[in-house]
Amino acid sequence: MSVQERKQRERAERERLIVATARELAEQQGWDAVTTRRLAERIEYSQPVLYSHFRGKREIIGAVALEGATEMAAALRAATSAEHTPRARVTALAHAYLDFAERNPAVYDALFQLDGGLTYAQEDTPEPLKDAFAALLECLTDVAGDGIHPGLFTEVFWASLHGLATLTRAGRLLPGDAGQRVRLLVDRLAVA
Amino acid sequence: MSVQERKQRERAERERLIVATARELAEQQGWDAVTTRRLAERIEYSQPVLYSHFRGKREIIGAVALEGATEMAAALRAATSAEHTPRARVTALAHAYLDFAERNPAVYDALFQLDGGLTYAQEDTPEPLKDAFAALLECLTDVAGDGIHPGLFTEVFWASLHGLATLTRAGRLLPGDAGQRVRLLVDRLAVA
DNA sequence: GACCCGATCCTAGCACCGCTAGACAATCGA
DNA sequence: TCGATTGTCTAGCGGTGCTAGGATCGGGTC
Repeated sequence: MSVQERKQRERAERERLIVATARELAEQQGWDAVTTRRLAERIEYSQPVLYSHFRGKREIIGAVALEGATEMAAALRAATSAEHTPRARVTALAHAYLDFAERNPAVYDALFQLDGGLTYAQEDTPEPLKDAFAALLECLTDVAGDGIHPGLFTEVFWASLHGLATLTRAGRLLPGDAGQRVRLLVDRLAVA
Repeated sequence: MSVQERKQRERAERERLIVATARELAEQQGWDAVTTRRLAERIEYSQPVLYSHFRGKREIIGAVALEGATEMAAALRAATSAEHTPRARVTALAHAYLDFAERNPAVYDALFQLDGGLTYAQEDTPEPLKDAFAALLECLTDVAGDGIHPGLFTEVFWASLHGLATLTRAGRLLPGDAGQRVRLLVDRLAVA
């Protein structure tokens, strides 16, 4: 059975290579540049090999999104754990979120802008996505305020961050005042 | 000169037809379905005719966006003008904004998600875009709060609405609690 | 060691995309 | 009436995501 195991291992390794390469290419040149031909060339296999791992380009985007969700959750938790007051934690969370979006635009797009074939806010939502939302929830529950459902508050806060992230990156908002916008948002939304 | 005038008129008319058809097709079947071939077929001209009006598909998207911006500004002003307190105006504004996004998803995408080749937040930003932002600003200035720049406040409020609109439509938020989310947002962000 | 057979991979091609060159027809001014 | 200009179309380029079908390789069996 050792041969089969080796093959399985190699196959899994190649799958990771595909996802990593797609992500790298997307970060370098944008998702438009991630074509099945280019991707196949970079991993040094022919196009159809991609389709033996994923149903199509959409699923590859989805795989990058899941990888990104795990990283984002970790980044958010790391940023908030260093702070000692609820208010400071929320500020750190907001900055960490926007930083992640700015530093990993392609991953952020895969998560929240593109169609990766993933389901959100459902029971069958993949675990990494649920966990990323949980990372937000953990921090934001403390400042939701009395009588406000933490989930609802988290959704609103998250939507605001998402709006800032996407509008800034799309050139709809000038990046200069980002700090002021975060401060205003946290000041108003978070209950002390 | 009458002949030339007639031709100019017909040409302008055809341009309107292109934009209207693109918009209609996008609303019916999504922007992916708006291909130059299909668009040409619908207006009953050949493909190259499109390129005598617009540089390319991107400019067509931009034209739809500008048309949409004008409509959105009008819709926001209409909604807010019926209310008599600042707080009620802001609530009406938020609902009108999200309604517009929900009822005209393709136009909303052209405005804020897709690349229509337009510049935002600059001096050479097209007038309709500036005016749409102005419509938000007019209403939100009253609730920005002391010492807060109305423009900054408007950006943050707008980003929050944009986040809610896009995440909801992309399936990232369930549409059920939309009303509660708006109330929470207005309650916290708007200073009475 | 030779053979079979299944898994694996690639070549070639499909229909479609945005966009454009060049041929052709219609129309205008002289 | 004729030449020039304008307008439109046909045909085609290089690209896209995706797939059918043949070649090749390697493990398991005799």
